[in-house]
Amino acid sequence: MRDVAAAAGVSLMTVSRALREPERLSGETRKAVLDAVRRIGYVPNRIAANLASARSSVVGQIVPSIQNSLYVDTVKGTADVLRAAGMQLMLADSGYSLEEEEALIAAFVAQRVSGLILHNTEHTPRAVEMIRRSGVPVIETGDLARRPVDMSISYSNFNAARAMTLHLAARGYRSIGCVSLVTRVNRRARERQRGYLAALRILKRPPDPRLTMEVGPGMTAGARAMVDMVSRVPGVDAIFFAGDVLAVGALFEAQRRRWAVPGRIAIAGFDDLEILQHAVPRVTCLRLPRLEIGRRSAESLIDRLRGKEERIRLDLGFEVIQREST
Amino acid sequence: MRDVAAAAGVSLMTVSRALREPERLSGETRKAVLDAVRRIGYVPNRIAANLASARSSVVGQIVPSIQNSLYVDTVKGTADVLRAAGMQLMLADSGYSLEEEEALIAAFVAQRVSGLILHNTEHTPRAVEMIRRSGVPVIETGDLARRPVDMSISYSNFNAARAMTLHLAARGYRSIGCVSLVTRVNRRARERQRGYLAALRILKRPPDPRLTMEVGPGMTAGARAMVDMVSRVPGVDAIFFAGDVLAVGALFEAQRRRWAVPGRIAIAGFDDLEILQHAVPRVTCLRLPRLEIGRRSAESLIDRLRGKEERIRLDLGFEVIQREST
DNA sequence: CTGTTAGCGCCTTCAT
DNA sequence: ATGAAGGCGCTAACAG
Repeated sequence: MRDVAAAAGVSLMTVSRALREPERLSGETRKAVLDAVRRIGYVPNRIAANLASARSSVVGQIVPSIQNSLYVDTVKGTADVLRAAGMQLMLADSGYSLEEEEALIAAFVAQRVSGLILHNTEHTPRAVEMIRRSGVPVIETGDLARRPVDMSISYSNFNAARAMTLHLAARGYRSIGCVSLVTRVNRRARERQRGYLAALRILKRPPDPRLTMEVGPGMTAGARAMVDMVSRVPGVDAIFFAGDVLAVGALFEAQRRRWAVPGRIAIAGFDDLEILQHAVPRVTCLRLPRLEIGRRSAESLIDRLRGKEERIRLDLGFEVIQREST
Repeated sequence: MRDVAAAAGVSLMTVSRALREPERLSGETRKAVLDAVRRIGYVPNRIAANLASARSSVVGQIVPSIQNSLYVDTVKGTADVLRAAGMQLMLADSGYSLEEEEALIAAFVAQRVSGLILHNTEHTPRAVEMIRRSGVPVIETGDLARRPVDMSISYSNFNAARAMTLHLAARGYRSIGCVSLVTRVNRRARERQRGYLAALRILKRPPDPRLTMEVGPGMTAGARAMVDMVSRVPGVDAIFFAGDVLAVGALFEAQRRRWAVPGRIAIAGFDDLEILQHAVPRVTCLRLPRLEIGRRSAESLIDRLRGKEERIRLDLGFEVIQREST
């Protein structure tokens, strides 16, 4: 920057202003400075800018898994909004571990990110403590947190699962199973299972433990869960796969075994993955506002940075998409 | 940090050392400082550290699309390695635009990232100029660049496409089509198409323009391409979908139309997406070392930061996976 | 093993 | 509308 100032024959301050608030300078000075910038190929040092101004243009986002296409949509939403605002995204995945999440939060706070977007709604006490102390605004996106650390922008996993179960019942299915991810370590899975059970209560159907399964992630797990459940409860006529790509795995397995879907067994999924609307048959599922969650999260953080004090708790809802598989 | 120093009764430097090179301090001092750190809940300011040391612990990565599951694997690889090294990842997508990529490179350079990982192997002249001037190490990962800006870690799109085409020919297919993404703006697509055509030359088969298609991304595009090609060239017996999820879309369309795969038409894909090995039939494709590319890229950057001068150009190869669809 | 001195590159504040 | 001084929080380089 010194070189630019020298080349343009002005002070450092003028260069700084030409870059940040060009309208405050006279036309000539501005032009002279910006020309010099271009000529020299000067790239400002944001690190120094951040240090001096005690602000940063970086937002940190932590998702459970970078590879999972579900989270990617939310990341895309935040990335788009941040880029438009000239800000950067720092991304990391916690591998579904709270301890890992804590370490990442520490790293992000050390980097002085100006905001955090966390998919998880559970955190270690130390993580919460760090967030509190640092004062960075935080948005939790994975579930509509009952009592968020700071802000929450999401949909309700509980409501969504309940709605899908009721939808299946309304279409005439008598014995509906639910396959979710392991609920012990995953609150979202837990909420979905609770939603399913809540629907059964509304329907006055007694829950059957053989119809409530928990499995690991992946297509193979979904396939196996379906086969297991059908063999143990031959009367089951619909299965709600409440997570991941379980429904896809189950559908392929059904094709392989030539089980008619939905004739022999109906299949419903959770997220509206692209495959689900192209598969044969097209798969009924929930549509969740993942991209929008990302966008709104970034926007809310930016609002906060600009001084808005509002602490948002936003339910962006969901939609049941009825297709051929149920 | 001042508070910590005061609380522990030592100088700032000692606190700094206790955090960065604890082994150089005496046991008691170290303990006293670290206790104070914990008690106060001190989180070091990396921004200041970076400014002072003229180093940063952040690597920037730019992919064409965050949502595309292909790129995500590479991102995952870098994220894992960086995290293990206590570094952070800044991620952005260029939306397949060179201008956007240039803007992002400028932003990353301004953030003083200590390394860049670019998927693209084409860049605007100004982008290249900026990289050169800033001196940040760069790795290009999308294709084995003939003359990389700095380093290149990838596989050869040309070789991979040629190998698959030859593989199909070896399995007895007489009339092999190739569907790729639009080659004009996408060098990787171009290289794949060139590979396909090179294979035809080796096979001494004259290229048929009706068998070389270019389409947009997405399953629908793949489905439509297959139908088009088959209707225009009824004799086509195999189609190589050289990109994106085109093969998946085509497979579903074949199921829908009850075209036997591979009986009526054989289908081969490019990347080994999880779906391809679960679909019915399982789909022949190429396996590319995407995760490994990400890992090695991060590792090479870290090596460079530690003073290694070597400029790597690494071909991580590929594999043809023969399955039921061909 | 620990402390002192200087400065990283920019922004804030105040002056002109 | 522009400039000068001071400092953001930390670390490099040296000294003790």
